[in-house]
Amino acid sequence: MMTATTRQSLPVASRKQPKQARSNHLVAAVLDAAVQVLTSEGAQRLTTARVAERAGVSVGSLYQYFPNKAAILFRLQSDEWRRTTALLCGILQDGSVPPLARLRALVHAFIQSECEEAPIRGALNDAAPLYRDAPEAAEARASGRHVFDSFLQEALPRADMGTRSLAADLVRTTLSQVGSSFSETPRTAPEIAAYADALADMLCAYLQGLMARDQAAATAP
Amino acid sequence: MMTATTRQSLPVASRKQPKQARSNHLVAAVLDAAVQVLTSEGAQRLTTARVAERAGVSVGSLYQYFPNKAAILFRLQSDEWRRTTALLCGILQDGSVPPLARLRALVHAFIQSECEEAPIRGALNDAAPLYRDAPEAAEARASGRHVFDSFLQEALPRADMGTRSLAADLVRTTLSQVGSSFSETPRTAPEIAAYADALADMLCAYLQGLMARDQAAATAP
Amino acid sequence: MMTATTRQSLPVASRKQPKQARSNHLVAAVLDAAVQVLTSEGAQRLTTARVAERAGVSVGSLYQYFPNKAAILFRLQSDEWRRTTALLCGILQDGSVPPLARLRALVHAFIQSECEEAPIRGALNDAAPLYRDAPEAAEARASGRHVFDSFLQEALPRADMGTRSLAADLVRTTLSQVGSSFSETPRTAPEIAAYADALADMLCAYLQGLMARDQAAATAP
Amino acid sequence: MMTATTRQSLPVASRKQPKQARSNHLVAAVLDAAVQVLTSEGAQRLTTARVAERAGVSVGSLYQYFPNKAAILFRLQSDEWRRTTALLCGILQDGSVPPLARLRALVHAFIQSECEEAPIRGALNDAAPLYRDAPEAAEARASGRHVFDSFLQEALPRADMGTRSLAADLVRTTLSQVGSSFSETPRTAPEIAAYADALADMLCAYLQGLMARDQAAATAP
DNA sequence: TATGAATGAGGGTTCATTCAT
DNA sequence: CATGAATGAACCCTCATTCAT
Repeated sequence: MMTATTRQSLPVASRKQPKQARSNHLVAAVLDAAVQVLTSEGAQRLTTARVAERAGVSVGSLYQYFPNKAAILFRLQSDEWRRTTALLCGILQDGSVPPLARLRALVHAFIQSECEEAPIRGALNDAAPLYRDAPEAAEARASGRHVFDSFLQEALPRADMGTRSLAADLVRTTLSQVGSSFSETPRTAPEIAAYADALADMLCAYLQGLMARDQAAATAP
Repeated sequence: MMTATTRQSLPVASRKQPKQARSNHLVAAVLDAAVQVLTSEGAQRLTTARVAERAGVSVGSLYQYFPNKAAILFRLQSDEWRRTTALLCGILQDGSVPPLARLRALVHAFIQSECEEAPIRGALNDAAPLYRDAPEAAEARASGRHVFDSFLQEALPRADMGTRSLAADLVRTTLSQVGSSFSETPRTAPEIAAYADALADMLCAYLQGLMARDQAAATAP
Repeated sequence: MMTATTRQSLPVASRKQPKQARSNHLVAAVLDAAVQVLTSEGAQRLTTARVAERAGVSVGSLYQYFPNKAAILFRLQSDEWRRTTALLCGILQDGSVPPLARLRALVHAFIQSECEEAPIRGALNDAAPLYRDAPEAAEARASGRHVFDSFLQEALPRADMGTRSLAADLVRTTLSQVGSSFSETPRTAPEIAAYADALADMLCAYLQGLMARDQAAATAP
Repeated sequence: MMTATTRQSLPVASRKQPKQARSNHLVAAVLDAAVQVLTSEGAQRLTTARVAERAGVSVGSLYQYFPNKAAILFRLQSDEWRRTTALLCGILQDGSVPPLARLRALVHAFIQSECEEAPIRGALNDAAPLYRDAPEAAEARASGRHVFDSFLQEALPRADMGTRSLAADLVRTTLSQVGSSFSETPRTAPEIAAYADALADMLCAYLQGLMARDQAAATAP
């Protein structure tokens, strides 16, 4: 989002490559502490001091591995994105399953995963303004897009690029946004299953329509 | 969202009913100024001092009609919700148009309206943590839900309440979240039309499926 | 001085026009406190918190009248410059006294004044890197230059501009730098008188030489 | 300068005599790095970490040869003083040249040298508060004074010590301060020559006057 | 009722120095 | 000896809110 005119994007890259076990441990402790603070106190109360304290580390040490507060949050979000992308790839690229079945499976897995990580995701969302405009964020988002593009290329082999990428965008956005919104409220397992089914119904109905048209385009001259 | 355990919900109700013309004008000026600050400087830089200054009003006066900063933002969001609800009602309750056509029209109108108000919506979203947990917010959301429930009651007269309200929730959430996400990037008119069409395709395909099943339930004993 | 490449010049202008007695008093209290901190603790230990405390004022109040720490220091230096310029004008522009006598009188008055204000001037000097590059500082320095230019224009009416402005620069720089350096050590009245006399001897000897040549240029064709 | 009452003078002496080639190299590398940081980033951004990194050395090693940051700066200044003293001696003690000519030559050489080293001198000046009050600094300054005293003893053989040392002080201070001030701005070669000439004119005119009086004192009973 | 000066806790970040490895 | 991770006090500055006028 780029609503405001003056949005400075902070450098968010790691300050140093943690080579040693000690360093890795510290980074992990900080990230873990950040998650704890985020979930227990909310994004507004996430301060570097609080994170450092919770991590049992001095502020100075924190700043040796993260150039600023945004970097911590970005790293959290980044890891999240990595996990999600792995999920997408694992399911969407499985050629042994028909496309619609893959999509349905993905919806279930995704919604499930969203609900599991709901607390941290919600808090991270609240903190989004702090890391959103970091240049690294764009790359991460692009990779998610790519997986969907490939999937739709397979499902709609004859569609032109515009149609296909719009569909990819819509499916991806819907899954991600609706999943995120749904997981904001605590849910029981049956609720999750029912909602995922409904969402899958919707996405599949849409995709089915597109595939039918794709087929028609093939047989018609 | 209710992720954090210690989230004090601020009292967000107006401090007094502005009965006099002067007061109304002051409230309007403050809200207008808040929108300006939000769009021009972003949520992070929205301070009561800045809003008061832009409104040509003293901080003290501001605090006479808004108990705290969150109240200003909540009021903004509230107005936004009111406008959206009006849009929903106007389109969804028009009995002279078939349900699917109504839904398609709504999607177009909604996406259009989201894009028009994108800057302020984005900034308001960033500020959501500040007002989200106010008790009044729940009511506002409920009324939006009601409109969709009624609409689906009409489209799926025979469905049981669980199915229907799940569908209502999904359609409403999808429309709102996807629309919001889409409008985060500046869009041209053709882009908007194309995206709205695709989204409408998706929602209609879903609803059509449900309606078909509803019909089937009717004819089958 | 512009040795370093990355020197950001801070905005140093007053945050608001102090219209009321209260405000003026606060500004004065802050400036006074700054002088106290500067002389008693040195430039390194001048912090906004310390100044505010010494002024019996909250940090917030301090920042209502000074945009940043540099502004306080700049204001102090500015006032100093104003006083010095007044001294220069008062003596150098007195047409009823011969130029050389004026110069000698100025040297005495200036050295005297430097020694009186030695502690604060020294500390301000240490803090110079903080305010030096403010745009307003250049103007202040220019006005001092102007007074000397005028004086030398009167003393050397026939000299070309290059010669004259070089001489003006040299006399001004010498007076200012040597005076400043001399006052860094505590001095007794006789020491001051003797040193001022010597410095006046030097400047007058130089100026006399230039005037003699100026005269010669007049009589020779 | 001794303005502030509570100025703790840091111990600035080298922590150990670097006897080995390795140590000497390390010290040199640190000093060189300090100069680089000073000129490229300014006194404010000179940190031990930055210096160590630029020197390709660990902070720990740095602290093995310099007891604190001030010591590095002091050493830099010390070397500077040593170079200047050598310059002074080389020119001022050359008995084969008449005093006034020596003085004029010195002025040119000094101003030239100041301008060449302007960046580092400026930055060192900014950092002066950090090392100025070190006890060793006084000694260094004393030696500079001595050279001028000797020179004036030769030029004014009959003057009493008070007069002579005052004159020595004035000439030395003027040269040093005016040179330093002049070099703060980047200068072209002709500018340097012209300014040095003018300054030499001034100092020579002064000295000439004193010498004349010295002569008169000799012939008069 | 309106004002806006005053408050001060709290936030992000830096850096000289130490010390376990 | 060398390393560089760790420390934490200190710094500058912001801002929601109050209250005397």
